[in-house]
Parts: sequence; structure tokens; C-alpha cells
Amino acid sequence: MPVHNADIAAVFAEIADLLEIEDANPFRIRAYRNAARVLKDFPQDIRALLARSGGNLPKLPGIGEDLAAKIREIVATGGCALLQRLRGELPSSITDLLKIPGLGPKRVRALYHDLGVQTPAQLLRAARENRVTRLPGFGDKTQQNILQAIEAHAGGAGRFKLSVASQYAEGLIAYLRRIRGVRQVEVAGSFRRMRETVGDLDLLVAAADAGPVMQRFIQYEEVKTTLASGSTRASIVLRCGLQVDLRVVDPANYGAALLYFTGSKAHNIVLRRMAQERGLKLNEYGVFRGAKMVAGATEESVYAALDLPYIAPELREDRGEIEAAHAGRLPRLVERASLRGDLHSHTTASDGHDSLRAMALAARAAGLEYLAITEHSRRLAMTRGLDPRRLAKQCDEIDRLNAELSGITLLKGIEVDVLADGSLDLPDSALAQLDIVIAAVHSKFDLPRDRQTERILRALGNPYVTLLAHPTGRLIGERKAYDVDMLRIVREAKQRGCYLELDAQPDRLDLTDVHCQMAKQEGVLVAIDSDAHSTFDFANLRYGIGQARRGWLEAGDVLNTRPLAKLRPLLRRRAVPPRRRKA
DNA sequence: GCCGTTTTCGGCCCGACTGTTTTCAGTCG
Repeated sequence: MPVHNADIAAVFAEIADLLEIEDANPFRIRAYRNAARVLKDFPQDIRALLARSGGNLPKLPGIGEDLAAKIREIVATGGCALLQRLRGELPSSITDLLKIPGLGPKRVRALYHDLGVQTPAQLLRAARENRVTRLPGFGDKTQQNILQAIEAHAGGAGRFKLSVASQYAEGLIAYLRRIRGVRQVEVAGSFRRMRETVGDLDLLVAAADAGPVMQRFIQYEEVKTTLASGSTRASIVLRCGLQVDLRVVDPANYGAALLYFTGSKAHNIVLRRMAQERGLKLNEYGVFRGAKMVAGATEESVYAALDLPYIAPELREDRGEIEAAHAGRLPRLVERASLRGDLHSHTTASDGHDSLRAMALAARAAGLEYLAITEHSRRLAMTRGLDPRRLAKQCDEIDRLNAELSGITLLKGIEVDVLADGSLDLPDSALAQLDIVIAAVHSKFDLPRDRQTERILRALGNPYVTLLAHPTGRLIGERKAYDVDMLRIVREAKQRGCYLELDAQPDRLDLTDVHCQMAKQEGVLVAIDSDAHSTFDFANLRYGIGQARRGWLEAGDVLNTRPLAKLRPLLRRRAVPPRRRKA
């Protein structure tokens, strides 16, 4: 059973949970949580790394001798003696109780020791039988909140996709802006960091008088329940199940508050420590030397007080951005305005909703110079995928439209299916006439890792393939990524002169941020594509940009920031098989 | 458990809100 980075991270996360319930040293607990986070995001396969280096792990932040030994143990045995010991002392299922809002380690321990409660179901029964209130520190209200939280949890609120949360955020922002005295409104939190899903919305308002804002907020028409409501802070749950936290601050503190509520938590902790080292204190109101505030009105002022340049929200994950900022090596992140074209789109010829002409005009209106039309191929029958004859016909239509339209150039392409054995769904003769060939996996998601990887490597070996579409095939919250060795794929792409796609559909966002970083490190360009199936879908490019920025990509790392004249040679190089390229 | 221009010990981020208490522990972000 191969051990992946996520498996090691899961072991450390469970150890942290169990240690917390045992009331262990909080800094020891933090060390395990920190290690879990570092490993989960680590772009290279630790197991492979250990195998190559003869058991030597490179120095990772927050992982010292002891944790490195545990990583080796987990990779070698699939388990961890410490976790086994902890599970002997506490049932493993008890960590589920920690996920219930309102329950922390202290209460979970009391529930287990005094009532024998090990699972949410048992807790539900205990609360219904009125046994929870008998515990010291638990009152009627707490029992009631536990009941509600478990029932809400069963309803499966979970995390919301960024694009979905965005719809609710827009209505709320407009509502809050209309309140008298409100100067600024912004969504902070993971939403501002452009994470692919968000657990809640963190709204920040600048206003001299918080009272009216707090009052109006809990009166918002979509509020289902109010979880908390103080003088400057409140939490509500919308009817859709999305939790929204509001904080109102004075404009003088807005920057510090925005920084604080944007997070990530890990980023904030590092900043606070830096403040301490400089004899300062950083909190959500500002940077203080003693009682004197030295910064806080803007985020820039706070970073400057810590001798740092401004760090973009998408980078604030404590994945090296603070070190990079300190060394003056922050990336100049790609922006939506840098995109000159889009290399993946569909029309009514396959499963798109709009005509070739409509898509061309919409792309132009979205500020793009070129758009590749890349229908599905015949294998994907449910999308009415193209065969060579229909593909040739579409190429003729594209020629006619290109002659007619100005300000936009259509490129001839195909999103050709990669068959189970890695061969392609269309013959080379059909691919040879195109500007761009995108290879895509739409079937056989469950092949074992080696076969899935070999399949994709073989597809990249076809001399006409230029781009690998949505490389892991995941659908956020619906379908897991298929099991592939992404590093091998990235390196093969480099070798073959191919590129990887970041599909900007909010359901896909595939490549992930971590894989973007991997591609950059290996020197492989990424294409940020809408995969548009309608004229509206070009708006999704912003989510792709967000993901790319989280992956540290600069304009130069993105294929389709090139103007058409510079793009064509990059595509053409692949379109000519090496053996025919003689003088 | 990690870490080090305070270096092998003694630190380790900070404040709001709730509920159950009568001054604060627990939880959350």
C-alpha cells in the first residue's frame, strides 16, 4: 500500500487531535498540525524522495529530527507507533467530535470521560436525554447548541465552491454598502485568498460607528440563524447554509483588520512572531510599539512596519512567501489583464451552447485576441464529438470567420480523447491540420497509478499533442483526482515541449495551486483556459487566474499571455514531427 | 516538538464572544 503525502499528513493531523484531547503541551500539538499542513502541500512525493535519497529527507520547515523519523516510519510501515498508542488510550472516532462547532478538546474530553460519548450519534442521544447539562461547565444553552450543531452537520453544509460563495457575497456586499456610515466593505478570509472552496465568508466593514451595521447585518433577509452577535462582531448562517462572519472596525484599523481576517492563520502567526522579534505587537487593530500604534490603516503599512513588501492575498499560506518577501524575491503574479487568449472552448458543434460566431464575439468582448476552438472528439459520443470529416468542416468555417472578423483570431483545435491505452481518438492525419491539439482523459478514471501515468505519458508522446487538458480529472467535491504521478507527467511535458492546462471552470480548477508551483519549478508553461461551453464562461478565467496566483505563477509562466505571433511558434514546434523537420 | 545574531533551554500569536459563573474557561477565527 503506497503511502502518499496526504496519508502522512492525515496521521499527523489525527495525532494532533488526540494529543489535544489528552491536554498535551499545546506547542507539541501545534508542531504536529504544522507538519501535517506542510506535508499536505508539499509538491514532491515524499516516499519517492526517500527512496531516491536512501532515506534522507530534505530539511522541511517545522520538521525536525523527531518528526522526520516518524515520516520514515510511516512510509516504511504504513503506520505510526505513537498513533497506535494514542488510539489505545482514546477511541479514534472521538476526533469526529472536534469537528462539531462549539466543541473543543476540553469539552470532548469531558464528554468522553464522564458520559462515555465517542461519536456524534452518541452525543446526539445524550443531549436528547438531557444528560449533557449534568456535566460541570455545560448548561442548558450549551446542550441546545450541541443539538443544533449536530443536526446542521447532518444536513451537510460543508464547504462552498468559490463561484457559489461569490454569488452570496455579492448580495451581502451591496446590502452592507447601502448602510449609512459604511466606508469600505470587503470579503476577507479564504475567499480573498482565492481558495477553490470556502467554509464561510469573512466580511470586513470599515465604519466609525459599528452599532447600526451590526444591527442591519443580523436583519439581512437571507439570515436563517444568528450564531453570535456582539458589538463589533457577529456570525450568521444564511438559508443556503453558508456561514457569514462580520467584523466592523474603525477606518484607522482597517488594514490591520483586513490582513488579520484574510489569513491564513499560519501566515498571521509568522507575522506576529516577526513583530515580536522587533519589539512590536501585531493584532487586528494595528502594529504597536508599547501603547503607540505605528501602522494599521492599510495592509501595506503593516507589512512595511515588519520590513516587508506587500504580499498578495493568494500567496498568504506560509508556503515560503514571507521568506521570499524578505529576500525581495516575491513573484510578480499573473493578472487577468495579462491573458491574451484562451486555448480551450466548445461550440454547438459538440456540447457547447453557443455558435462559433457567438463564441468568437464573446471572447473578443472579454478582451482576448485569440480563441482556440477545441471540440470533443468522436469517442465522447454524448457530447456529439467530432470525427475527421466534421472537424475538417469546422476548420473551413473557422477560415471563413477569421476572414470576416477583426480583433479576434480563432485557432483550429481539438480536445481529443485519450483512450485507455494512451492512444488518441483521432488519426494523426486529422490532427496534423490543426493549430492546437489538447489531449484529455474522460474515461477509465480508476486505472492504477502506474497505468494511468503511462497512459498519459504515451498521449504526450504523440508529436501533435501540445497541451494536456485538466490534468488530474477531478471535479471539486464530486470526483477525486485520478491517481497519477504528476511529477513524471510534468517532466515528460518538459521533455516533449508540451504544456499543462489550468482549467478555470470553478468545478475543476485543475491543475491545483501546488501542481502549478511544480510546473513552474520544472520549467513547464501552464495555459489558463476557460474550457468555455457558453459565452458566459469566459468570466470563469478569473478563477483560473486566482488558482494560478496561488501557485506563484507569473505572466511569463503562462502560455497564453503571449501575443498570437509569439504563441504560434510555441504551438507549431509540436505540430511538426521531428523526423520530418529536415532542411 | 521545533528552533537559535537571546543558540541546547526556554520560549513559542492575539482578541472577541458565549455561557456559566460571580471572575473566567472554552472556543473560534
